[in-house]
Amino acid sequence: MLETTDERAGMPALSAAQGRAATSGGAQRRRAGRPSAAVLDKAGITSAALKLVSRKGYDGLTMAALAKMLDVAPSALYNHVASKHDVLLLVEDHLMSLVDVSGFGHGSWEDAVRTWAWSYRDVFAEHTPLIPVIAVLPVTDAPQTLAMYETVSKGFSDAGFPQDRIVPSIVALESFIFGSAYDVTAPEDIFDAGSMAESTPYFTAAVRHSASGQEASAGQERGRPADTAFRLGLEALIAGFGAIRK
Amino acid sequence: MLETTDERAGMPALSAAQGRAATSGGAQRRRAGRPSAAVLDKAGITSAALKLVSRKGYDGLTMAALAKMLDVAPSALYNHVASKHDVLLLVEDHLMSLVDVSGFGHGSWEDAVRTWAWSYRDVFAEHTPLIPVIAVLPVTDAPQTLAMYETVSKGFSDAGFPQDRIVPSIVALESFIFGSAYDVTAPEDIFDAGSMAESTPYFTAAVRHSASGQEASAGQERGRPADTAFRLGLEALIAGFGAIRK
DNA sequence: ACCACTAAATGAATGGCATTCATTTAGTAG
DNA sequence: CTACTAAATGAATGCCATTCATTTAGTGGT
Repeated sequence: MLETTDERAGMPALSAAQGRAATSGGAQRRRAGRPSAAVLDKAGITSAALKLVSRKGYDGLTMAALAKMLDVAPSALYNHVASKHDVLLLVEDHLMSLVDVSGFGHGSWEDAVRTWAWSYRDVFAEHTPLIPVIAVLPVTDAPQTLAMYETVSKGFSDAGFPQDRIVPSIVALESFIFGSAYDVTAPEDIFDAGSMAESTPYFTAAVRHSASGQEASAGQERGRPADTAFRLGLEALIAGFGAIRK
Repeated sequence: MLETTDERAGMPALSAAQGRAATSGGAQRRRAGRPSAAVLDKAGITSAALKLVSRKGYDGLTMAALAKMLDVAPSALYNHVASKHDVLLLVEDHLMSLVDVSGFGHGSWEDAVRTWAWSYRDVFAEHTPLIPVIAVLPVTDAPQTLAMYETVSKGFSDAGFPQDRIVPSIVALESFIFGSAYDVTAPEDIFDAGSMAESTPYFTAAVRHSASGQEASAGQERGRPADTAFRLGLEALIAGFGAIRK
């Protein structure tokens, strides 16, 4: 996933051997003014942000921390992105390229949707803080995202979907996927009613039975409660939408 | 929805006539030390937060702004809530009481789910910043939320759902609802591919056709694109889950 | 009636955050 | 050679949640 082991997180190859910086871990203090070779670019910022997130989570993704990882002053970042939101967009678009759309074109529409939806959910379950960003993101600014939509749209079209149902169907699936990504991160005991359990008998019983329903799949591949709910909803959507095709 | 017109946002009735504060809009500076009658309580904080959000949005919901609206110092809030996150939980639980579960108990399960799901989505479409909070919230701390789950669980149980399918079905529906709530807030032109349109022919065509599909419902009640996608997904889930019942 | 304790307010920090701006230096187009 | 622009530094700025010492008021026990 991340290929570089360079401390400075995947930058243009040149800068490592530069006059000052990074002679041996020590960050020799670059003097002010434009450096001979550019230190930053969007790709480098993106990969540093990704590395930072995987190490420290989204709370750790601050402009200051990002700058430190790239060995620049925080203000230098603003020569390449307009805001922190911009950084999140870069990360988001990169993640979209990790979503598996390979099923479209081989095999059935149903299987292609399954592959796509599960991988989409899995990717963003690790990046839930991006969901509010994506869900409202104009695709114009996000080439990878656009590429994904193109592949999926073609898949739906080839499967015989009426043209005017393609976008609403994809949107509905995506909505379900985003919501389900959150669900993956929920604590195990999220449905523990605690002291109120006696006043909620139906709910408490349902929670208890869902736990026993889970036991069958203990230690299985997609066996967590969040997986069970996702599978259930996804199959219902696939069945429902499949019926739309002519 | 909000009943009070008092500037100080729905507090215990007493304090308005108190010695110092609020003689005429002017906030006379309360002196330090514990006041004779308590100024703050959770209900008051909740309703002030709600009012603030409806006036200024979630960006405007800061501890300082909340304190100002309640005419106290920011630090006073921490005698009643442990953190800002706590305030969000108070708001969230209040909103849950606005979700319409009245359909469960009268009429068909399908109609009850429709009423519930649409109102649930509508409520949180206005409060999307709470979604990351809710989705991961242990129900223990949220009595209204728990009450909603109890009613819905009973509805599913009475409709003949197998006990071990109730929770996963509700979770799947909720996931779809949360994702769809974001969708409501998306900009109209979210799918405008802009300059890349030529390289994404299938997607561009699908977007164009979905727009014409919309024209039929122009000016209708639930006629926005987000409504179309929501209806499509919801009906698929209802149909799929309905088949589970014995 | 007194005393210790707790509850609830103020007001003054604290530290972290994104962002801006003046300044410096280095390439680049005419 | 000379503007101009690009890309870095470093020093603010202002906002934010949160903490802490302090003050005052009620409360339960003797």
